[in-house]
Amino acid sequence: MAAKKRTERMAENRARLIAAGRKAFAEKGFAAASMDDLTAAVGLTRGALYHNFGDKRGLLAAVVNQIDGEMAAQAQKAGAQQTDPWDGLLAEGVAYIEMALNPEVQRIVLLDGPAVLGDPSQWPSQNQCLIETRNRVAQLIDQGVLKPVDADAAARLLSGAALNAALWIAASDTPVDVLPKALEAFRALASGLRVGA
Amino acid sequence: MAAKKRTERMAENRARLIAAGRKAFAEKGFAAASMDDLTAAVGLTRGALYHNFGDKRGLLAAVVNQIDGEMAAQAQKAGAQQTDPWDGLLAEGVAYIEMALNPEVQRIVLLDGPAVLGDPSQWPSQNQCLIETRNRVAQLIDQGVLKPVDADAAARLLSGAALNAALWIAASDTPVDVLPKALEAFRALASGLRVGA
DNA sequence: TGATTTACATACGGTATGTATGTTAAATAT
DNA sequence: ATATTTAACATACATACCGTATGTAAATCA
Repeated sequence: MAAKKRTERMAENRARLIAAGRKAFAEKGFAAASMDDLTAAVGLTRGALYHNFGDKRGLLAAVVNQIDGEMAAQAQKAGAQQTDPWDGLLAEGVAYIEMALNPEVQRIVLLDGPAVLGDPSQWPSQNQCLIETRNRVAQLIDQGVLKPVDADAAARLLSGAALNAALWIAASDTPVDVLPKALEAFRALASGLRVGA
Repeated sequence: MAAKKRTERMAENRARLIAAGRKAFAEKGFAAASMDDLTAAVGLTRGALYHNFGDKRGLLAAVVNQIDGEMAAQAQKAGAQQTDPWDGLLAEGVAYIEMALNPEVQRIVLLDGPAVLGDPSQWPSQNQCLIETRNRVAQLIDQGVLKPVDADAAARLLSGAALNAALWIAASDTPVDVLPKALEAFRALASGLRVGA
């Protein structure tokens, strides 16, 4: 299996760089993160980075993609635990809010991500969180639970509200205090999508 | 009136720098905007800039503050044109969405602003748009039009949804096409805040 | 085993920010 | 009115970082 040695090492280095990027971007922010420091931290140089990711933005895209995938999986899991489809959608939204309280998610995915990579809906790795909620919304519309609004629009507004709520909570002086308020407001807002509202 | 000459000139230069910053940040983005070019464009040097604003972020804060004020005024105007208070809130939200379609607003206030200055709720110039909607929401709650949710939370979620909708619209291939869909979804969402929903 | 690819390191150029120092015009005091 | 001081702004400098161009050694292939 000597054929694997080369690609294996490369995959390992890629993973290490992404992990290092994740840490550096989270701690210092994209702009202040030094690629020299970042690569040296895992025993490499910028040469490896530019070979693997093209440029600094390329590394951020890879990092964002990884976190985004984890978030989508977590949200799906939260939604799937509910038997009622409507509760599933709510659970997903709440899950997003809670995940977005993580400083790593905030800094990388919510703040630097959009600023550097542009709107999430056109990220190289089509934003998985948005796709996830969009599908769930579409399903609920088909089932007649939600008003027949545009699924993309509804998903975008829902996740926008959820993620902004998280930013607000995290910036607050007393996060524990405002979280329930945000959740209450989120549930109220979301209920506006239901039929007969 | 000689007493005014000094401060007058300074105020003029400040205004010119803010205008230049507004243009440069909108066209190139915060990171790519060169302070040398920016100041030279109005016949000054970086010396003037660092004296007036401290650093690059300081200039961005001033620019954001200016645009934010204009947006809040515009939103208030839109809301005041409605006689029904509920319609006023909706009109404000719609106004935000439409204003956020402006590339200058998008790049500076929605993308670079949060990434560089942090969450809007703690900007040096307390985000005037948020204050505006918060007050209107509180008023509607007092009048019994809205459910008694936390006014700050509701305002934050509403504006978050609106601004995200705008980002989504602008990134779309056919903005004219998706704008009505976004507005419809926004109205549906917002209706979730009304009593008896 | 020799040739070639390639993953990564090294070296370099260009540019930007922030600071420290200088300068000049206005404001104040005598 | 003149001298003195203040401060707004310019100039000069030090530092740091990104991206590229080139080099190298190890792994693959013939």
